[in-house]
Amino acid sequence: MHSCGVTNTAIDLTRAARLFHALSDATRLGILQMLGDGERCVCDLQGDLDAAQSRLSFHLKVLKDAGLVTDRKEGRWSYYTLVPDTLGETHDVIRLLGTEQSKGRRLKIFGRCCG
Amino acid sequence: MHSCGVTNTAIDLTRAARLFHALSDATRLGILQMLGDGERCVCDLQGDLDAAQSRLSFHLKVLKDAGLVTDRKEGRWSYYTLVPDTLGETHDVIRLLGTEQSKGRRLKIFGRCCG
DNA sequence: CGAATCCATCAACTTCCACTGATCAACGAG
DNA sequence: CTCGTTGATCAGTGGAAGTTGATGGATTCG
Repeated sequence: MHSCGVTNTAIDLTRAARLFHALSDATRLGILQMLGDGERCVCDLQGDLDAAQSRLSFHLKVLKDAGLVTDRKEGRWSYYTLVPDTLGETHDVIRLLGTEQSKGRRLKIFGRCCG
Repeated sequence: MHSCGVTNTAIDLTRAARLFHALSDATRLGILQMLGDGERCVCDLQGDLDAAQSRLSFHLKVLKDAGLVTDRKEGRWSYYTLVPDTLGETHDVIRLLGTEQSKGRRLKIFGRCCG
């Protein structure tokens, strides 16, 4: 399924890093928090987050590329929604990092592991 | 307690963003994963992650500044350890983001909220 | 149709990150 | 004391990321 040479149980650190990067901005976290209340159009977010339109559009794209939100067009509006699965995935990564779990699950991307 | 004007129950998005930034790099995630097995000195990490010394030192500092790891000196070695509480904090942020929880918990940093 | 609204995208600019190579301090061994 | 090792820090560099303002497409309304 996956294209990289990572074992099933290992965390895909590259993928995880991309997810965390999408979360590493207060504006984007603010967007996600608002979406926690349900679907929102960009103009709603604009008002509530007090952010310029192009700025918001930029951050929404980052979130969408990371798979954290999806959008839906209706008339001239774009409605954005959370993708719970991706948040769940992120959740899992942290849980795995925290516990003494990684024995025998080294990944390949760093070469020298699993030795 | 906190210096900012955020309510108790609200997520501190600025703080959260800083945490996620520290997690947004594959090398740093690799470090955390290794530390999941227990304390490590820098030279161990160097070998296992195949990273230059100054590069590793840089990333360890990022993790330390974020409160995700602590270090301890012994002789010429520096040993790094996970800080489970901080990982737990991160964990909580994601859980709060994912659920329909944020009602009435808007934060101040965006001005127009809580209105 | 023409005007207004919603939003994505673009160019230009600035700021921030990560990496490299070098230096330096601290410590231990011979 | 001298040398090798560990690891922090610094300066320089290239590239990525974020912001702003402007443009343009799509849609709706008068």
